[in-house]
Amino acid sequence: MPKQSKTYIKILEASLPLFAAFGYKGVAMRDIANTVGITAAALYNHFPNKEALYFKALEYAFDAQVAGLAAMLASAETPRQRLAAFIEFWVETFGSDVILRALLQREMTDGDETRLKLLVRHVFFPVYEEVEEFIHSLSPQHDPLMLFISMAGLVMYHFETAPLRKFLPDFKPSHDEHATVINHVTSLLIQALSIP
Amino acid sequence: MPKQSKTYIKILEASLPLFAAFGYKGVAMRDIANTVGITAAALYNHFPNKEALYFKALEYAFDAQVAGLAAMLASAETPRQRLAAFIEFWVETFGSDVILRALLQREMTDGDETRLKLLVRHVFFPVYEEVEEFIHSLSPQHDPLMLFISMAGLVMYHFETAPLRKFLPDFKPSHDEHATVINHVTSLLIQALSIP
DNA sequence: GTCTATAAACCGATAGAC
DNA sequence: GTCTATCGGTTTATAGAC
Repeated sequence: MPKQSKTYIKILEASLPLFAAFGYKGVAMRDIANTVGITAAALYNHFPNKEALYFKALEYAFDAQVAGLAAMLASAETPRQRLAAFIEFWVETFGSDVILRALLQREMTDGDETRLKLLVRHVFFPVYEEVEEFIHSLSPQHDPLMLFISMAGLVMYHFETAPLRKFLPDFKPSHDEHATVINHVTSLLIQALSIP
Repeated sequence: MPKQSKTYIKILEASLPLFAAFGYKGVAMRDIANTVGITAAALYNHFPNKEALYFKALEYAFDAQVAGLAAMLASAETPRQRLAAFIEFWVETFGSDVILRALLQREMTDGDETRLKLLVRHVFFPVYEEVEEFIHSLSPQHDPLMLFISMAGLVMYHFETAPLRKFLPDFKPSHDEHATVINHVTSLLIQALSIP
């Protein structure tokens, strides 16, 4: 059971779109094997069982997904620019990667403790750590964690409701564009937090 | 295949907590049957197959869940009171019913067109219809649908992140209380929309 | 309407040859 | 490290007696 062979990575990368689209129980080991181009039995030379494969795939997907944030925040000078940079980062990161977003959503509804901790360690904590000080500085009167969740939800819910929004009145195709979300959320927060 | 017998309803009500907790593929017909107190074969006298059972269960769960909103909005006099009433309704409706919330979340990640339309028809559209005018009146400069999604996400993400929030710094148990969410979100929106 | 029995398909995982 | 073959278990769904 090697840890970093070529096929090992190929298996992870092949399984991620499947798990994102159909969920853990919705994907058979045969499906992953077929996508890679091997048989299901061969998978067990790389992973002891399905659950371990899934966990390693999640780890692989969530890893180093937050790399750009620190630089983006550092290059911003005013509080308003830092806020805009943060929102833009959040929208671009999760808006452009449907697989990452689907996995995130599935894990959040599933509620497995071990995998939730993975989610926190790889996604939420690194981001929160980066913006905590900044959040507190621009709005000391708000609870920092609650404000962080509010900012995240403000962005994420536009993506989560994207598949059903088109059935609602007043829908416009521009609602799906990143720039629209960024502008809407940023202007809302600038007002809400009275940022000069 | 009768449509409204006693056991028909019992089956729906027994299946909902299971589907909410384990998802469609995570629940076997045997599981539902055992909870009701019959055998799996007997289920097929009430539903043609598993998928139909699931759809009828969803319909049953989402039905008439929005009844109280109109009255709450009508009893509020000032815009600020109406906003508070709306947020309170949203928090109480989805905060007190874990099953409804889980089903909603699962359907939003799953993305099946037919069931998404059910979600819109039973939940999002009735609520949006009720608040659309009110939203537009208190903030004409914002896109009404985007603002609606923002308000919904502002509330819902506090629930969606509840299972993982406790692993983040600055967490306090009070973050899980309805009153905390209501106050936080309402005050944020009052500022954001410059409501007198 | 519910039961027992069972069909038919699918699933995760293993054994053993190469 | 991958293959073929297969085991044991579970699943949806049906047939037929009561």
